[in-house]
Amino acid sequence: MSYWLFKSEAEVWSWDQQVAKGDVGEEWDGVRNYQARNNMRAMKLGERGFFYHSRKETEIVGIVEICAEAHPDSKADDPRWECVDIKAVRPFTKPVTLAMCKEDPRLKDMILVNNSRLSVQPVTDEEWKIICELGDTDPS
DNA sequence: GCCAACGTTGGC
DNA sequence: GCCAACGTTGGC
Repeated sequence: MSYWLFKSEAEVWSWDQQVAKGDVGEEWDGVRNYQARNNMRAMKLGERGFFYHSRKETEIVGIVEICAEAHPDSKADDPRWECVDIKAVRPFTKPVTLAMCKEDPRLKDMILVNNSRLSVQPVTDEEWKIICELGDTDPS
């Protein structure tokens, strides 16, 4: 069971839009970066991830679940780009901001803290627990 | 809005 | 295969 983190600009695709899709979920399309794609290829049905709003809010706002494993991105004209489908599970009781992650010494090795450019990234079990705790949110 | 960091492209 | 030029992301 691995954990993940998905970044999106709220202006482009927000948590509210994700929630509105319900259990059907939505393709996480538009990724044009090999590292991010490879991370999606490694995702298994039922695994969980954080939903992060980049650029403006810079905070983790919810938990999502993989509801379809990697398949070609329907919006890409090149078949090498793949994506998974995700659905909203629950919002964070309190959003966990990037600043909070940077302040916590236990999260100093998080990719979110160290590589601001990677839009789909793995999260360790430890980081998952710590962030859920910071956000006062059920980690299960 | 600026710019640093990073990724990709393409000439050689 | 190297690396300069360029484009994009995202924090600030």
